[in-house]
Amino acid sequence: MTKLEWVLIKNLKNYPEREVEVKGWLYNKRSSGKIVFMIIRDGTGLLQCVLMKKDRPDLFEQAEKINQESSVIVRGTVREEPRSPGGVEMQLTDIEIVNIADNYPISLKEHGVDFLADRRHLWIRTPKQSALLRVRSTVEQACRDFLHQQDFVLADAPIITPAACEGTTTLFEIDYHGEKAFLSQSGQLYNEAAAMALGRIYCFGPTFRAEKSKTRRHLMEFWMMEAEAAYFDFEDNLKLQEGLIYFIIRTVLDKNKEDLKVLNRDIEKLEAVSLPFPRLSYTEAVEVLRNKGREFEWGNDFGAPDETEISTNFNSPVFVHRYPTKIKAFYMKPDPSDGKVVLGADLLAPEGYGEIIGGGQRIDDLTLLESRIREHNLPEEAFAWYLDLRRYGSVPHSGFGLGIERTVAWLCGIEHVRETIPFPRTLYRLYP
RNA sequence: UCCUCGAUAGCUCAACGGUAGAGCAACCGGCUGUUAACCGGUAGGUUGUAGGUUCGAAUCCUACUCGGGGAGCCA
Repeated sequence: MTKLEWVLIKNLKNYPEREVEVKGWLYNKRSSGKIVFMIIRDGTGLLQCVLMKKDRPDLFEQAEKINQESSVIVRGTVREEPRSPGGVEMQLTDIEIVNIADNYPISLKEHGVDFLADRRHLWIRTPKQSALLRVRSTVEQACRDFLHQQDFVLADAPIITPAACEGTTTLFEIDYHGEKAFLSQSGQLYNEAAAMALGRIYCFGPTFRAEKSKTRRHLMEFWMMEAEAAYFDFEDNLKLQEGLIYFIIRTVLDKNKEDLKVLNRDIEKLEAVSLPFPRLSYTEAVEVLRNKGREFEWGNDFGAPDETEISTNFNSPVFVHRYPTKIKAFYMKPDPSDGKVVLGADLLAPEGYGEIIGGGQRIDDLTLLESRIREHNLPEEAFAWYLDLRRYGSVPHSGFGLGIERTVAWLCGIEHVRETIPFPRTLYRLYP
């Protein structure tokens, strides 16, 4: 017997009337005594296989034994079939059982989040979860492709850090051979050093926040793509950000059409996003809130409901820029035309998905940065190396951080960020 | 840390002070084009834990445990 070509399910439409091989797992089976339908998944899609008892009684008997999530290699002829989900169907000529599964815990019926979260290692096999993870993969790759096109260099930041970068948030503490250390909450300060070396750089990795946040927008461990560019001013920075987000959307629309369909995503909402993105100063955003009848004092930070209120006025993500100095990080550069605000901007996703980017221009003046570190009561020794960047050829520079999970949640139109990462770390849940 | 909701069969839920039940999954049987297939049958329970009220508690009360959603903080 000649060896058949191994074809991925997503490519089967290119093999009409050909006999090929598919390697995967049984997703579902329907049988009526004389005919059996086996739905096979291989990570790229679902394939319906059909077998008549009268054609191959031996194979039919074997098919009866195969249960949900058993691993199988199937061989047969591919043909177009409108009644089959996916449009193509395989007429079976051979079944090779790799492993018969034990009784599989996740049925095709509904389950609660608690049950599924405890079985995340199996939950990711379902069509919706697989679709989310494929979109995530596209988003991450699109980030890299876009930045490399713009001559950015990947410079990974450390995950173990000696001190709290920004001094504000709660960090996970670890024992570093007897010394106190922390899991990184941001690669930004290291990015600034790398940008002074390589010009335009980015890092891409996990970041950690130990705050007891328990909402659909928070994880204890999440992924950020943080870019930093020497000689980029505030305006250059915003242009880069909107270009990146737009590129990500177009790439996902191009590469993940089937996944977005599985996720039931309203694609028109994504297609409506256009350049340039709208911009609102913090002060204008406060006015928007007040005009909607909300009480809001200038100088306070926006809460999640405020962000939703602001972003629902637009089809595209919206930049909110020039926040009051005291509610932003110590390294933010003051606006030369208004000392009360800084050249920082957050990008708010539409449909209430909240902040997906935070960024801005950094302070490049040594004296000012020193006084800001003192004002924020930060340990000066820990920032000595950071101050060096202003001592040896300081230049204007800007950067930002993109939250991957929130971006994927928005693009896929799902409720909770925990489903956009293979193995989420949430408050009170460390397993699996 | 605070507010709020929840925990009953493997799963999703019902029973709301009076003998714990259904659908799905499992197991047995039937069915020639199924779409979370369908039809018949079998088996499956110390109602999260501890205490209290009551003739009687899954149901009412208290505490605890575990979890969901939200606030703050942030991406």
